[in-house]
Amino acid sequence: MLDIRLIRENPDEIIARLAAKGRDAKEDIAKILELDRERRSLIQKTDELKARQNKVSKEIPRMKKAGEDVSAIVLESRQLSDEIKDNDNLRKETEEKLNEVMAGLPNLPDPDLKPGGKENNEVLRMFGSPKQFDFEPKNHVDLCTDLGLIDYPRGAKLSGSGFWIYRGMGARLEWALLNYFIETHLNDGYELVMVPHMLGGQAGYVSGQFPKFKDEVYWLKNDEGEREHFMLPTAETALVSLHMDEILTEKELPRKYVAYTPCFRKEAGSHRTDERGMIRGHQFNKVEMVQYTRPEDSDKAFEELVGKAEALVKGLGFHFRTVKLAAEDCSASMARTYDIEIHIPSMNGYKEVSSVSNARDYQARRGNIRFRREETGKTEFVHTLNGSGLATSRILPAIVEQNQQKDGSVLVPEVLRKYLGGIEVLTKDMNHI
RNA sequence: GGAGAAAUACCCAAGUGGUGAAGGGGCUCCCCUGCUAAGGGAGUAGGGCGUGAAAGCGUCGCGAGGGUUCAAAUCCCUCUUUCUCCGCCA
Repeated sequence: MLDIRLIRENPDEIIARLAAKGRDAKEDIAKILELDRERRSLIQKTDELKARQNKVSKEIPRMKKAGEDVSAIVLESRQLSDEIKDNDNLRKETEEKLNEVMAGLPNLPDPDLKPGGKENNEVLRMFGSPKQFDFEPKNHVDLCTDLGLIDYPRGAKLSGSGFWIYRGMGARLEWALLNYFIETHLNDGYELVMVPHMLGGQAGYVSGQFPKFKDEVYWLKNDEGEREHFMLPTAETALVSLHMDEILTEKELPRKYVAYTPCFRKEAGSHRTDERGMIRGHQFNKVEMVQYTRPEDSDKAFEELVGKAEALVKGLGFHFRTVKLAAEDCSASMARTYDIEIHIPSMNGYKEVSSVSNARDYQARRGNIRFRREETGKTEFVHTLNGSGLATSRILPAIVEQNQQKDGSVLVPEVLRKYLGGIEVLTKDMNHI
């Protein structure tokens, strides 16, 4: 949600900045300005009526006590009451319309972003270089199947396409990754939270996934009149709504959270032939970092989150790159986003394993998340940031592909060994599925 | 899942239709006192919204949303959450 005052004061600037995100907002802004005027004039009128009504209301008991005739004043009060009700309904209607248009506007991209889409993304940093093999490397689907790490056929049997099963050493490797990530975050002072995997609709609104992306999540079919639930598409949805409708103290900022959850996504129509295996599924594992900060601290926090995501990938010994997304490639809620992309040899390309974003006050406005500034005693909206740290289901294919050896075995990255009872190499004879 | 009770400020809590939502604790300030404790006094209902340069003024506000009424913390309905008992259960 954008600040209505900003729109009121600089409508042209807002239109220009949203244009960088590929959004022509001229009509919406015009509509907002009109509804906003209408709303304020209705409020003014209604408040005057209410003031009059309050005055009259106080007269009645006084007159009654004095034994005066109250029929005339009661009649006036009744008329005022009707008029107020009509005005209030009109105001409510106007506010709903206004909110609908406002909620549909994406966040403003930071001014330093290049306008346009993916083609304007900018590689900021590269670490390492693509692995060279002196043998014909296998792809991760074959490796995972041959080593018995992942059971694709039975995943499909249980739940259909887009689902798989981690088995034996595969499950332990995935678990080791989660442990490595979480332990690192704990050392960095983040609070570990375990959140519900089913969320009520409001949470999706705060993070900005709704109303636009309502079709991309799984909704549970509840009985008539029951609260609606959806399966969370990322822990961000839960973590960003954690402090909905709260006023935090300035002292307790920044808040730093980390959560592991499976993530559930429909991914309708987004299947590509090169995204085999676990590159894109309906359920994948991810550790998510979220920070709530004062406005002036969010740039620093953003760099911290990017640095943390990079450090995790570096710790695994991988070649990767950090990409600054162009305005249009950032999601609707975000002012800026950097992606960490890891090299997957069989795809001859890079796949996102982390996406770090600064929403500034966009989500905080939607969720009414504020803090009280000590100096002024006033409340302000916080800034929210989030970043994957990391998506394990994209890391595991990279591990097996980048660390494969000529004999088909896979080296376990050093940092993970302590979570795997010291095992250094994954070989065929460890698992039979 | 069934039955019952409750929700008022930072905390406890009074308030069953009528002008400003009691009181206490805590907190802040002041006084008294070598210091501390104790004591005395004052302040302390949030957060929006509208208007205004600001001070201010107006409005909303007693879990949420509706309704009845000239008037609702108070009466009625729906919902949410919490507690107690029963059932079920990892």
